[in-house]
Amino acid sequence: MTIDFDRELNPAQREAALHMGGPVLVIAGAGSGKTRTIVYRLAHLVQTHVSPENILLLTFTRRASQEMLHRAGVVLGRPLTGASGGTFHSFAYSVLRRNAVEAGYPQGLTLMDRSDSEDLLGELKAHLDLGRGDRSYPKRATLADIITKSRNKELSIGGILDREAYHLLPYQADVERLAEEYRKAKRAQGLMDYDDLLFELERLLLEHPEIRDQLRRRYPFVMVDEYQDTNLVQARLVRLLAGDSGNVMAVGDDAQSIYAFRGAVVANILEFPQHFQNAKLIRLEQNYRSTQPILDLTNVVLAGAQMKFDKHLFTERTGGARPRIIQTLSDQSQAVQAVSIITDMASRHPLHEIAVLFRAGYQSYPLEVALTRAGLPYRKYGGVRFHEAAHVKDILAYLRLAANPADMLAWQRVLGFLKGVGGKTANKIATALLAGDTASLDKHKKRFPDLNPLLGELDALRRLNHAPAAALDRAMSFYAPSLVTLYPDDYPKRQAGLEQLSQIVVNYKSIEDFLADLCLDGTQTEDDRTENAIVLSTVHSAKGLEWRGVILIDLVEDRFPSKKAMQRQEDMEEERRLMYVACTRAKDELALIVPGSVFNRFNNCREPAVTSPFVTELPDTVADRYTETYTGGLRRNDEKLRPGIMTRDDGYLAPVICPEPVRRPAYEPGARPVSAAAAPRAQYDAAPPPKSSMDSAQSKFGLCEHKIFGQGKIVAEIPPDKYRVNFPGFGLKVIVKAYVKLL
DNA sequence: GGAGAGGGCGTTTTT
DNA sequence: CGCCCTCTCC
Repeated sequence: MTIDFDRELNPAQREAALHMGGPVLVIAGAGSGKTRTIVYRLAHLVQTHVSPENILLLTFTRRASQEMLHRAGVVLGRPLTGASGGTFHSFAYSVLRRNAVEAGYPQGLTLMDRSDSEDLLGELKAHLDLGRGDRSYPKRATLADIITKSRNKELSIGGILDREAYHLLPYQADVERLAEEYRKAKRAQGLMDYDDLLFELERLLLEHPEIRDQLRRRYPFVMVDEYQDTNLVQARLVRLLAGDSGNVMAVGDDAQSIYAFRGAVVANILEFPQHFQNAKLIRLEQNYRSTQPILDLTNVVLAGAQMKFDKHLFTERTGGARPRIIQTLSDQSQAVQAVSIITDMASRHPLHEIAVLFRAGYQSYPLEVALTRAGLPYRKYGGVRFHEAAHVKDILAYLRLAANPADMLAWQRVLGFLKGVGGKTANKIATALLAGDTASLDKHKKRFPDLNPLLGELDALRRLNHAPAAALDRAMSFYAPSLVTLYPDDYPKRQAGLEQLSQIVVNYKSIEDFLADLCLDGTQTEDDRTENAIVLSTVHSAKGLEWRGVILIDLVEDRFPSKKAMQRQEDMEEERRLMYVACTRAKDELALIVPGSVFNRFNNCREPAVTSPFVTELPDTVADRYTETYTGGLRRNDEKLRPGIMTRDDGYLAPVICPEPVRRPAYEPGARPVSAAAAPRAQYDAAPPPKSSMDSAQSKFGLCEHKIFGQGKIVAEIPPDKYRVNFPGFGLKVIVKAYVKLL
């Protein structure tokens, strides 16, 4: 089958797709046919007699690479088999496993997911007797966070604490110690976390040039998607793999970099030309996804960024409605309004072409209730992962012990099912077992009659190492009684979930690979029944996807942008790019919902919410604004009457400190986004100056009164003109001094 | 050292 | 509210 590249691709896409050798960087704006370009390049390579075996396609999710390889097969008219595709992590795993001896893991290796890391750190913390009696001691999740950040950003623990958690600086020595113990424990137990995969692969390639060269010969064609989200070690891996020929195609969009928290450095994409000499640069700038009104809005979002994005996206889809901004009374009514917007959109698009996006997983809960009530099917991406559910981890612990007897985390879990056995005893039993201390093991067996049968069962599982389906089946039967005892409320549902596992396992030849894939494949198991369903997704999980109708919810301060990001300028920048990614997912329709109040679990009450700066700054020229009425309807805001979507008359300010408050000039639709220097960012906290002067010394730590929040206690002064005040029922607020009366 | 009861406290994002 | 940590009693 001949492929008509001239017809199928525009000139820039074609240049990328037909590129044969040498380094090339493809800057692909949102919706510019990036996937299509990669797909056609794959097809072109194979058509010009490059063996699929010689192609390595590294992507951000496994789903993305599968889809690209599949589509390339469709273009070619025959399946493209033999090409290697996957994430950096899954590629690293397969290389390390193939070279386990050289990598220093002759006994094999077990992958840890995030909760395993936290469990291990919790263990170590308890074992080292750290943090007892100290309520503010960093929790295991925090410890895991700091350690993985330190590795991904390749900064010291102190550096991370200094930058993003200075309140934990007193614990620096402890965290360093825990990080070291964590490293040793993993090593001793044949465990690897996500970060280890990348660093161990790098080490392997550096220490064994023959393996590196073998990989280079195997993969003369390397392609890396989402290059803006690679971190330092990933970029070094690309260089190690590319070798002197530097035959790499990197594809990405600096404006869509949203993984800095995971160590992604935009510098990788910006410095690609320095790392690979004579790199060709190709820009894809025509947007094929969105209508012009949607692009107008996304261009405003991007124009507000401090960093200069030299982009000029254009589209030929000139028609279409302007995006809507809808102010609802609360997050509860937001869910109801979202459902009615969905119902309306559903008259124009199939359900699976409609998505609701949000900043964090929990934000969809009220909507999920509303959708269920309305009888609308939905599918959620980016929530609790299938393999992290407790019952799944339970059953997998048996299999982990079949593959790796040194895995103490698995021992803890499995032995913990025995009545009267907790963490300490589990440790003792496992240690005795591994040390071959039959005497003390016999004592344990006497004390816990269920121990011996359990060990017998585990032995049986070990013999099934290369029959994972049979092993899983056995483990399930053995575990079934515990399932009922452990989860009396919902064990039938969990049992059904476990059934899905047995459908997955049939694709594997060894327990080890089965376990690794569950860890590496973030996707939940597919639920076929809800194929035509509305998609609910975090913005991060929505990366690379598109829908005809997109609804963004919870566009208020502390939610989107997230509370944690509002302290620092560069985090706010990433939130902005996230907002950009979210809005650019929409093809035909975009609705932004701003709840006027949100439920605060902490106080168990609803509190007023401030509209997200990303919405406040949008001029009326790019969106139509609506307000929810008390009777539940929507009223189009009249230009003259519109008081601004959320007035700041109460003086309530978000804790954002803007270095140089400058007003941005009015935006003209269609204008080319300009650099930050020319267009200063919108001022978030544009409040009138204090109207009266007050003696701050006297007011410190006293009581004050605010006309909305009532009486509160001043806990800090924020120079030059604000207080941090704790209002009962509302929590901590930053308030301009002029708006509170001292008591 | 385990099991169960009571209290503080805080929600990003993912391989 | 729910998780996690601590305390108490066995």
